[in-house]
Amino acid sequence: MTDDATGMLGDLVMRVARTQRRRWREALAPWDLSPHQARALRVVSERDGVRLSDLAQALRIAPRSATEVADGLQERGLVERAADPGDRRAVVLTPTAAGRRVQREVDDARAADSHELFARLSAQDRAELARILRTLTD
Amino acid sequence: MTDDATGMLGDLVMRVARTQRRRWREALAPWDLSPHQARALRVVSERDGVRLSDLAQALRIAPRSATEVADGLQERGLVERAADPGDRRAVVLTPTAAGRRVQREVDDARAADSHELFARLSAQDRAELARILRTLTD
DNA sequence: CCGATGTGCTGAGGTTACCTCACGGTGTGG
DNA sequence: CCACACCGTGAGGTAACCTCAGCACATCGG
Repeated sequence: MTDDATGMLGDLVMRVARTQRRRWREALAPWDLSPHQARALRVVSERDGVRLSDLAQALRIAPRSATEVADGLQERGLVERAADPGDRRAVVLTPTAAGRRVQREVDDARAADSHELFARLSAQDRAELARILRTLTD
Repeated sequence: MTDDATGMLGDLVMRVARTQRRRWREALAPWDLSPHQARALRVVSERDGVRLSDLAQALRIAPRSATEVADGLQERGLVERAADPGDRRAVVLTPTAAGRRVQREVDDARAADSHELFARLSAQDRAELARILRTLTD
């Protein structure tokens, strides 16, 4: 049937992903942010003002847990809570100046790290890899 | 510099990996095994008799945590603890008959799932993907 | 305008999966 | 034979999730 050893592919993908996660985590260490916190900071910076419930959805965690992620970022002075003027039940998170700066730095570090990881591939292989992976995630 | 959008590659890999992890978790649900437990069962079945410290190393967790993984598998009747005849400090884990059976079933389910995921790729693309990923994990 | 019902966030408290530390039983080199 | 290293595990801690209850606010039918 599968003399092409399809099963290996799953392992290979997971292995590369694990390597990347580890490197990413190391690159993230200087800022002492958990993966979720970094992702949340990214979302908050991108959309510039996010309701807590939307953050929960973006992070695929329960609303209650989004509160804790927000707590962490707020303690570090990276985001601010404010009442949504349109709905006073809601809380919107906005990045502080420090938050924006950190987000930019983390993004740069991540890009540099990713670049370094994939640098061992030829430009052609990178294009091939992107094409193939894209057909898996349509 | 990177007009090939190298940064996208990292995201794509993570996305495929996440899809796979989710599917895998779903496929694993009927047996109610955590990812670590499934991996541990695999290691124990493959090497047929593993010391707890070796299991910890294989799973990249602290020895104390390997004890807990082993507890879980033992409660489910999938592995047995026995004193290592060669070193009475050590405990070796061996799969029970049920453990072997479950391991085979899980492995089959995983293979089927992986096959299904990568079926949308041509045989040539699968080979290309494997080749490219391998150069990333030398 | 007002009550019934629904929604957004968070305090309280639980679970899970990891960790470190200390200890008793066991091997081992000088 | 003894100091020392090493194995697994009890005790206890932490981080990141969860559910449930409650308060503040919104919305909608009458």
